[in-house]
Amino acid sequence: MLTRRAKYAMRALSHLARTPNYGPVLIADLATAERIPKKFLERILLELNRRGVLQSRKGRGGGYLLNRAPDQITIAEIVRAMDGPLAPVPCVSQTAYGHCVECPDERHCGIRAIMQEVRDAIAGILDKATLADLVQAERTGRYRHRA
Amino acid sequence: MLTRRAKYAMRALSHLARTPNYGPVLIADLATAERIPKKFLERILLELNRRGVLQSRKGRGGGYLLNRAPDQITIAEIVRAMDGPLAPVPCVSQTAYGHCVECPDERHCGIRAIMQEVRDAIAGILDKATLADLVQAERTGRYRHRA
DNA sequence: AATCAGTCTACTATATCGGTATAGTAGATG
DNA sequence: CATCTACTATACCGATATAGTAGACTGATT
Repeated sequence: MLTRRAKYAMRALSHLARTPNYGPVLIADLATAERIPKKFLERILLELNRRGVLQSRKGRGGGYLLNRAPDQITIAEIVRAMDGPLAPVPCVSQTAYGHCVECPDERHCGIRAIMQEVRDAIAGILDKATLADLVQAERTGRYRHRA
Repeated sequence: MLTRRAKYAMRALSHLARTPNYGPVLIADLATAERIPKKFLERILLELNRRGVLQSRKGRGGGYLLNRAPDQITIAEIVRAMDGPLAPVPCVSQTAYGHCVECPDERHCGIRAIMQEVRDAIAGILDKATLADLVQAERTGRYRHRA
């Protein structure tokens, strides 16, 4: 399940993508417009800044703005930044590989074999879907993944 | 991410699937063989029993056994029983539909539109993969999903 | 310097996860 | 029918994650 963090992040980024010049927009304005607790949103934006998704400007006339065009920001990147790896088990994660403590032999693990397919399916969709697609989907209510 | 509960459940069920007549096997023996804490495993098996995946026999010579053939038990069913719905957001779940509290309008939610694709992809794989496939994958180290 | 606006640290409440303890109930067998 | 055996049920516990709050600090304008 996606956390609220990830959903808030997507809504805030979508807001910026719909803003002229992609910002800058004040944290407070973003929080009000998207109904996100301000201090919570602060932390979310800070992390997206660190990851190079956003940039910030301090002082009067400042705020947050997109650091890249919406079609250059993937949904996968946002979800990974907020909720961690997409993979259902660490041993099939591309971005955060790790062993399962309880696994006696990774090469003969049926769970791993099946979950590898699941990871590939999820990543296949979310690495292709961009912030631009998200904004488009908000308008149409639809999104169709193309292999 | 899958919880340990779900992985333990799959290992225990796989063990039963590999046992003559699919059981009965004592909780204690399952726990030892699959290196699962016994009391924790009890709770897992109890839930699988309630869901009709397993049946139990009390008294001497009793234990747990599969209630259906391994190819009639899907991985999706196991994961849902242990970790809840497969969908990344409740508003696209088939088995546990619910609104997102923060969502102002479900019909124009881009997150929902994209996550619908993700849910379908996950369910597409895990509703087709069975306990029999899991056992097979343990032997070969491979599993290939067929659309 | 005053002010504005993002940054950082610390703290809280609640829930979930992984696991344990204790008590109880149902069935098989001598 | 007593009594094992073995599953069932409830309550509890510590660690971690989630969601959110408070306040001080740093940097940029004007």
